[in-house]
Amino acid sequence: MGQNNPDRYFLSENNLPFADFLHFGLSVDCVIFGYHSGSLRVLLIQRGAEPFKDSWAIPGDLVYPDEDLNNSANRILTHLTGLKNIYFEQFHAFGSVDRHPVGRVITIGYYSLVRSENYQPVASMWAKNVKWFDIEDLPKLAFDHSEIINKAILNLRKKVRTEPVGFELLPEKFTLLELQGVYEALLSERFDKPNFRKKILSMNVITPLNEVETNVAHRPAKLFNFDKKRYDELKNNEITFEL
Amino acid sequence: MGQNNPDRYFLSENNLPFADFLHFGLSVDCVIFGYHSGSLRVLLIQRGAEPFKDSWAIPGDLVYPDEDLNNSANRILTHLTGLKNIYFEQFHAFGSVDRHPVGRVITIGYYSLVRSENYQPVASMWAKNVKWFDIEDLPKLAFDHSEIINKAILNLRKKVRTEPVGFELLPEKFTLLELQGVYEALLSERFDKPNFRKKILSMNVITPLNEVETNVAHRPAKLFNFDKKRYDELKNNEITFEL
DNA sequence: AAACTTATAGTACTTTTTACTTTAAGAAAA
DNA sequence: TTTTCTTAAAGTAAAAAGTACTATAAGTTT
Repeated sequence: MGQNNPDRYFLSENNLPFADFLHFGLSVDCVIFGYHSGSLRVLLIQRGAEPFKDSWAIPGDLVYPDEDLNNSANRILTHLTGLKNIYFEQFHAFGSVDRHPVGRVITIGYYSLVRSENYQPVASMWAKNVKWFDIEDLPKLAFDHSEIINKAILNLRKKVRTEPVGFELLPEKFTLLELQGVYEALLSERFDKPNFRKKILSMNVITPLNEVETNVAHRPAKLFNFDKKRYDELKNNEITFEL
Repeated sequence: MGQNNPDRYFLSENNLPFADFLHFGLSVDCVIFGYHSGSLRVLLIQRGAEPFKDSWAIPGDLVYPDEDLNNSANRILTHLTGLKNIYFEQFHAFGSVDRHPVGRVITIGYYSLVRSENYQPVASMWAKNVKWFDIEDLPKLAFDHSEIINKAILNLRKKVRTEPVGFELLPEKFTLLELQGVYEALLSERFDKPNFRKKILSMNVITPLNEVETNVAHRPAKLFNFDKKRYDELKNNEITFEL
């Protein structure tokens, strides 16, 4: 396999037609995170075909020959959820030699954050079943998808400390306690309520609305929304989301 | 191209032989960082063959069909520098449709940190020239390599705040002022000397040696080394490298 | 031996964090 | 209508951490 001749594949030396090197498959897989009543969930599909027929897996697909990676991720997300402009982020490439039983397929891992109350994902031809799973209670997964999810969680937990991604999991209008719940789920850490409020408000990136929550059996909390414009103005003055 | 039929490539539906999907090239490119007297540098090669013959580029190669991504990065680094066990990290996959003039080639970007005083990289058949460049003063680069370097720098700057990667750029034994220099170069920020010392020492991850620097025209500073064992013990108690 | 340079220790002040207590506001039950 | 309950929201005091310095020590060079 050329291991004894380390230069064999160097672009500058080989004399083979370039097409001889185009022997890899390429796919994109998306770890879709949602938040519901205190816990973090991922959206899984049950595969309708071999390999790993009937196994649970994260949604993904082969990349089109004329499609950029981000477009591919976007296509998969829209196709599965019906939602456009979902927040997503590439986080790692997985390319073990034996990760795919049928050939050498590299997959680019993306994670995505959705407001899970917005829609109900539906099964389709290529996914006989679609379901939310709590991240603490995942089934056995196809391919190396468990590894992919674990890496996605680690990446998300780092990201959440430096960028305001937590808001992507909440509806437009939210209470401070809901926001606290999201951060507690993301970081699996409890916060003191008055201090959380103080800290978040001091960042000046959420604005209070003239509305309160309804249908609650106690004093209703004020609703807020995330002020992206204000965030963009402030982010150079070293805003961080360390809580 | 199947754009009107979004399911065309879904693994579960197509009836084509799987080999028909294996039409991508795969490479690994390494952004090698070094530190020298106050500034951060990257190691570039001058290409000896088309495409982009004579252009400066970051070192990289096609991945072997039977080689994992990390092994590929390691091979490239060892081949170029002669050093083993260099620190490296995968940071992003680049897969624009037109990023490679000869075909659809996805590249996995790695960055690496080396103690640059340890060796002198040498030119070879596939690289007619090898040279360190200050990151503030880079030449025009082949392919999308400028974009790759920029992304690598952003990633490294984030990494350095949560993990003790700064030590990878220094020799085994170093003074506190040298360490401060590395962090100042990495974060492009100046620190107060007494406070930097206080902060680093309070982390308990460097140990003082019974040695001082030599050949300096003033009071010699004490030498320290990084205590990886101690770091591993402490890192669960939320150590961060915010300076 | 004096002058100079840099290491290292120390200190006083400010800001932030942490762990609480108190008060307010609405809903539901009596 | 009044009482009780629950949670929102504001306030406070002590501790910790960060900041901006000053002072002293330990070597080299002249």
